[in-house]
Amino acid sequence: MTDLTNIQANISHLSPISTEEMALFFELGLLRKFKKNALVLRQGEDISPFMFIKRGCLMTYHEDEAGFKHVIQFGVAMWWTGDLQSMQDNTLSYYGIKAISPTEVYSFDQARFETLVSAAPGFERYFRLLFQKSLINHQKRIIRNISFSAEQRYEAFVSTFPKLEQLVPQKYVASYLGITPEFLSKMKARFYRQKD
Amino acid sequence: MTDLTNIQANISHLSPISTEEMALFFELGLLRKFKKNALVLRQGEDISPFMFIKRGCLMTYHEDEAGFKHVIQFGVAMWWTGDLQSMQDNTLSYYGIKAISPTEVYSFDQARFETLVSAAPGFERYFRLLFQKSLINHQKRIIRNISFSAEQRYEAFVSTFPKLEQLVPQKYVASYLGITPEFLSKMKARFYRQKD
DNA sequence: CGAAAATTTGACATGACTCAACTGGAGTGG
DNA sequence: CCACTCCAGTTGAGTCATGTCAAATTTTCG
Repeated sequence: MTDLTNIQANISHLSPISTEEMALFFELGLLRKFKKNALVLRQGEDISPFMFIKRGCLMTYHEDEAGFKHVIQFGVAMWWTGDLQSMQDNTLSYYGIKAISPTEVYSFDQARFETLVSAAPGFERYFRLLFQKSLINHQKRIIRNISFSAEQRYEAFVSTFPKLEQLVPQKYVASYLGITPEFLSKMKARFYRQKD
Repeated sequence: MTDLTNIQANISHLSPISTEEMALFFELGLLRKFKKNALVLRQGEDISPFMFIKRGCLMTYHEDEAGFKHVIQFGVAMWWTGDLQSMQDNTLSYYGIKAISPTEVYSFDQARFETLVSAAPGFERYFRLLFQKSLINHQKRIIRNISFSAEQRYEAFVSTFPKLEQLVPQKYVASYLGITPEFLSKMKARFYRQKD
């Protein structure tokens, strides 16, 4: 039970959510569980949910024609992930999503998401504010990408998500930062050598 | 008058807006005009509006400690610009905004924006969808930043915003792409040399 | 334990940056 | 209408950050 009240508290932090609205959330959200390394969503799939992470860690990536995977997001507990575009328009998913650790999510497909926001004004406002906040973070990330060196980006990443550093394989961190795994490895070696 | 119905049509494209809601928009939105090269918002200012561009072109940038300006967005007619974070929390603006050409905007400070979204559910939904769409575009831009070469990013920019190429000084385009003006100049020279 | 994947390390290649010199318009004042 | 300045843009030489490829090592996991 504390899990659920945690979630309500977390969501209400952005926009007050009534008990009825919260009940609707749990009624519409499909609870799904994934093992470590499970594929949550295959890129190119025709149905693409938007998911609230109850527990665990998910990674969202896009695989280009050359077969390279580019990580665009790590999602942890109390965050949302999914392919928004595909969820909204029912187009084939542009991203793939993979479980980095054992994960549970509440999953909303387009119809259920639409029901949630139209039946519960608190959620409509919540998502407006959530996307607004997320947009701000994306803008900051773009600024880091265009103005920081790889080393500065790495430091920013570590200080923003200290725990992910342990959890996530380095090659995905490298991809998230926009550098090669080899270069990340060299950077870290240099970094720790300096500390002695 | 056609101007106004144009705006209503454009906004209603995302979320149906009633005539009363639209009237509220024009009542709350302060019409402001800027000359070419005018400073619309000074970075560090304590009041930071969110603006709907009626006509013209604005550029949003962040200036770092070393004095370098990093362009994060060009805004054209029917788009929104502003420092969302600063508008929402009333913190000092992180961005500066400058008019690239003569521009008119409808400007909403935090109180007026809040009034608009709480009094007009159509606008609450509109902004949820607007931010959702914008988020999608920002994610795509991040992918381009981490996976494309400078040349590929330039090509993507030109094909996405063909008109801006003419309008905006090159050095700002370079900053938007995350490269130096010199390098952009060399890239273009190479590009056009190949075409002959 | 053994195979496959992730990480590290090294030699070399290159895309993009720096700095400085040069060119060419766009304004401005005489 | 010219002369002057002042940016924006161009070009070139040299440098540095980061990438590529391949081999060695470590970790993961069946």
